Amino acid sequence: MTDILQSRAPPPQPKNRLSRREPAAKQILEMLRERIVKGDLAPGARIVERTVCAEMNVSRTPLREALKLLAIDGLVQISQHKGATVMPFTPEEALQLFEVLSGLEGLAAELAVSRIANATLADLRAKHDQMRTHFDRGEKDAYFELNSAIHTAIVEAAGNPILASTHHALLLRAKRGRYMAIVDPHRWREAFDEHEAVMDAFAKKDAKRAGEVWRTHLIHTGETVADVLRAAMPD
Amino acid sequence: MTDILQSRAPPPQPKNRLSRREPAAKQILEMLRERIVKGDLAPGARIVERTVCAEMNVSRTPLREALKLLAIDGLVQISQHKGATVMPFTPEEALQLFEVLSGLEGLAAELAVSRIANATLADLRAKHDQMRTHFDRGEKDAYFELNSAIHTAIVEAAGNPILASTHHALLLRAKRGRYMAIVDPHRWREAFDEHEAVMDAFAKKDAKRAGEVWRTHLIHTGETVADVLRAAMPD
DNA sequence: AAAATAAAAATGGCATGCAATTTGATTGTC
DNA sequence: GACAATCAAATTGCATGCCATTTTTATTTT
Repeated sequence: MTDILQSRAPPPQPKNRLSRREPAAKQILEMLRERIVKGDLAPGARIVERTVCAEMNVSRTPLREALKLLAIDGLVQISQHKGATVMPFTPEEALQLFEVLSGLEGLAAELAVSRIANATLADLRAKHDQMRTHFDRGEKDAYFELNSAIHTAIVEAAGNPILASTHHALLLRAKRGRYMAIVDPHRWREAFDEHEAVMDAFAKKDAKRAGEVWRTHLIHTGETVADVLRAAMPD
Repeated sequence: MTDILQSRAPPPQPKNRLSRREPAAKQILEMLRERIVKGDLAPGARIVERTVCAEMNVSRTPLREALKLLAIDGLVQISQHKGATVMPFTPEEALQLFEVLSGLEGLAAELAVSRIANATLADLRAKHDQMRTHFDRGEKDAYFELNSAIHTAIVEAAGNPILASTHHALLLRAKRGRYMAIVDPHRWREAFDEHEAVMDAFAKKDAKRAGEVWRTHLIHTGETVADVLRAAMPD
C-alpha cells in the first residue's frame, strides 16, 4: 500500500488521482451505493476500510464519511468495532419499506390531484401513455424507467419538498429490489392496471380514490418484491 | 476564547475536557440540536466552526461531522464556503412537515389497529386516560408529555421499524414548533377530541377510521403550529 | 462616495498519526 | 480437547496540519 501512496508523489505533474472532478467522498459514496444496490456487493459482506482505501486510493476520512451516509440510508450496517457490512435485504424489510412508501406516495397522490398543474398533468399522462406502449411490447427496461419517473413525478406534483426528500431516501433503499424483480406477467398487468386507475382518478380529480389506489399499488409492489426475494433466497 | 484554550493546559491533571464518557461528536450534536430546537440559537444564525471548536474544546473533525448530521436532519443549512447556519423554521415548513407526518402517522394508526397487542392497547388507553386528567386540569406540560408518548406509541404499535425511524427523524424537526405552541383553548379541545376519536376507533378495531382521524389530527396540528409561527413572526 | 484591490478569515476536503478499545487468532495450560 | 491467557490486526474517534477556494473585511484608488 505504501507503493500506492508513493506512486502519486514522485510524478512530475500529479494530475491523476481520481481526478478532482468531484469530491472523493462523493465518488466513493456513489460507487459503493451502486455496487450495493446492484447486488454486486453481497448482503452481509464486510467492507474493510483499509482495503477500500487502497483500492480507491483515498484516505479513511472520505471513506468513513461515505460509510456513515450509507448507514443512514440503510444500505450498510455499522456495528461497533466490527466495521461496516452490507445490510441484508430481506423480504420483511421489503414489505416494511413499501409499506412506508405506500403511506408517503398515497399521500402524495392525494395531494397531487388538487395541486398538480395542468401542464404537469399532461406530461404525466404522456409518460403513462408511453409506458403503456412499452407494456404492450413487453419492454421491461423501458417500462421500469418510465414507471420510476411516474412515481417520482406524482410525488413531486404534491409540491411538498419534505415529502419528496423523504420519499427519495426510501426509494433508494427500495431500488435494491428492482434488480431482482423479474416480473411475473400476471402481476405486471395488475400493476399496470393500477397505474391506469390512478391516471383515471387524476383525470376525474378524485383525490381520495387516487390516494387509495396508489397506496394499494405500493403495497402490492412490496408483496411482489418480497415474494421474489423469498424465492431467490436459499434459506 | 483563547482563555478557554489556555485554561486546560496549565492544570496538573487534565481530567476534565468533555469527559470521554461519550464521543465528542455525539455530545456536540446533541448540544447543538437542543439549542436549535429550543430556539436558543436563532434561525439564520451562523455557526462558526472555530468559535464552537474553541467553546467545546474539540477539533474541527467531530464538529463538522455533527454539522453534517444536523444538515441531514434539516436543522442546519450548509452552503458552500458560507458555512452552517441555523435553518429557519417557517410556517410553510411546519405545514409541509406535518403533512408528511400525517401520511406516516395515519398509516401507522391504520396498521396499529390490527397489529397492536392487547396489553399495548391497554397501556395506550391508560396513557390516554391520564392525559385526559391533565387536559381537565389544564396542565399543559404534562399533557404534552403524554401527547408525545401517545403519538410515538401508536407509531411503534404499527410494528414497522422503518416507519418508526422515518417518523422519528421528522418528529425531531417538528419539535421546534412545540416550544412556541401556546395552545389556544379551542384548538386544545379539538385536538383532545381527535385523540378520543382515535381511541374509539382503536376500541372498535376500525382501522380505516383510525387512519382518517389521525391524519386529520396531524394536519390540524400542522395548521396550528403554522398559525403560531405566523403570529410569532414580525415580518 | 463608489469602485477596485489587497489582505485576512472561513470553509471544504482531504491525509496522516495516535491512543484506546475490541475482536480474533495463537499459544500455552490443565 | 476444553479453556484461559496472550498478542496481533482492525476499528473507532479524534487531533492536527495542508492547501485550494471562496467569502469577508480592510485598504486604496479613482
